[in-house]
Amino acid sequence: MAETARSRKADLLDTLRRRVLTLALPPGADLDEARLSEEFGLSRTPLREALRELAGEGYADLTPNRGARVAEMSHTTLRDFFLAAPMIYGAVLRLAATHARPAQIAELKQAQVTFRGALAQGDVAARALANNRIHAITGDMAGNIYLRPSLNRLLIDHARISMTFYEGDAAPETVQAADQHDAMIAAIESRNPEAAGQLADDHWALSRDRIAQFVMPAPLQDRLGDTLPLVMIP
Amino acid sequence: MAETARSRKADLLDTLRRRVLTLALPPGADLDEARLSEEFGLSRTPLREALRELAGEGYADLTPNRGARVAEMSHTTLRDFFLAAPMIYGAVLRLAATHARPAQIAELKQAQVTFRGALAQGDVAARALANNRIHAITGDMAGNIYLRPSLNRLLIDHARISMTFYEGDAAPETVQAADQHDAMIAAIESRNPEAAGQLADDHWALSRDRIAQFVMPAPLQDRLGDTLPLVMIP
DNA sequence: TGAAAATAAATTGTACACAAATTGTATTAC
DNA sequence: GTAATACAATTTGTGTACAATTTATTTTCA
Repeated sequence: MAETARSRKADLLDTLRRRVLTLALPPGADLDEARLSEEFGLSRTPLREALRELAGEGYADLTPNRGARVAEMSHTTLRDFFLAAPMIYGAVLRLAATHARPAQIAELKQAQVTFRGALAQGDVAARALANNRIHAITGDMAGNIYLRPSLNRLLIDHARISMTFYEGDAAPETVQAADQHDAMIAAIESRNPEAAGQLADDHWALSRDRIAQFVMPAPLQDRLGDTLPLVMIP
Repeated sequence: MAETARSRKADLLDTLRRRVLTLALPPGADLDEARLSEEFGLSRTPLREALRELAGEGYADLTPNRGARVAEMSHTTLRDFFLAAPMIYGAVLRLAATHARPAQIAELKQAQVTFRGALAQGDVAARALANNRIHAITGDMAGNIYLRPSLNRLLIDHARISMTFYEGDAAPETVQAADQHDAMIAAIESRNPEAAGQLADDHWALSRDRIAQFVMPAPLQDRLGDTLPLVMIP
């Protein structure tokens, strides 16, 4: 298997996307051209092209004369996210239930198997990537080119938010999310747009409430150092 | 004023965007690296980077080993467009009415002056570009990074659809669209999200109905070659 | 000592040359 | 005459060298 420059470029794109989604490359991380070109065995010319493609997909931000950085997440990110996600995702799921093709439904079921596998193994990154894939497939099903760009941005930050707030636990809510996936797949397969749309709303309400508990914990009643676990918000 | 390579690159990006929006470069048009690099006095390296940026913004499509083309518009484009536009645009306008800053409102009014100017002069391309700018400013006002990518795609095809179907006439509907712009600006300035959202729906309903008349004309009752003018749909 | 200016190092941007792949044309076989 | 193959021309992709810009360091002067 000849390791052509072309395959190394594809590998670079895949790898960087995965690193961004799993926070191996955190928001704001510098994407140094020299380092990356050495790591992936590419000259800077194709590397710079790859960085521009990633920027176009929303994974990175470019600043003229100042290189590329992993797309930032600000203090308004969560608010913007939960404002847009139910709307975009509701529309996508309704359309998915209308237009899904059998081959796509099979892909979706396979991705859900992978998702539950990651869940069982407690592999947070694998879970986030599988979840990302599930939602991306529903985006394919919907088949509306105007919804796709925003959906893709939402999926990037959905993965990153998951990595931040759901770190390492297999709480009841996480299992509940997997059950919601199954319900979504069922709604799509039975061509029920209304049910699919409603499930999208439920899905985001669950996610939002769970994250709200992290962002706005109950104030500490006792002195620090007593018994309550302290949750760090990056 | 030194004409640096950097300024030529910026010029290239601006010019190509404008050509795509005004159909000077029609959907599917080949974006030849050699031709463009000669026309804009750039080597192929920065040119190829620019093409990737344009692809990321939705103006072009890249196919490996087969170069760049202007983003296509298929027979499903109109349907997808009018399905997504009211939703995205309604959300954007509601948010714009909530978050608009005075400086942005001033920009918006200025853009609307330009729009009416183009309307009066019968300059179709200038009208499409001014309309594009008006809607882009409302996108700025909304300030939600997750809605922006889809809005931008919609704006690209909004301009191209306008150029296709509204070619050269100053019909009553066009003036009505300008009046709707004024109403939108008023709703934003008075911080009335409900009114702004409603206006978005009206705006798209008007546009949709007008285009529907072109796409689905009344069938010809008489033999061809009689008196009815024939409308070409590209 | 501290701020400003000058200089050096590092990083980003562009140009050109060559390699790889695709497309078009001519040649050959049947 | 047609289909398949071989070859040539065009186009796309990558590597390297150099230019321009930014950032860090040193030097100078009050």
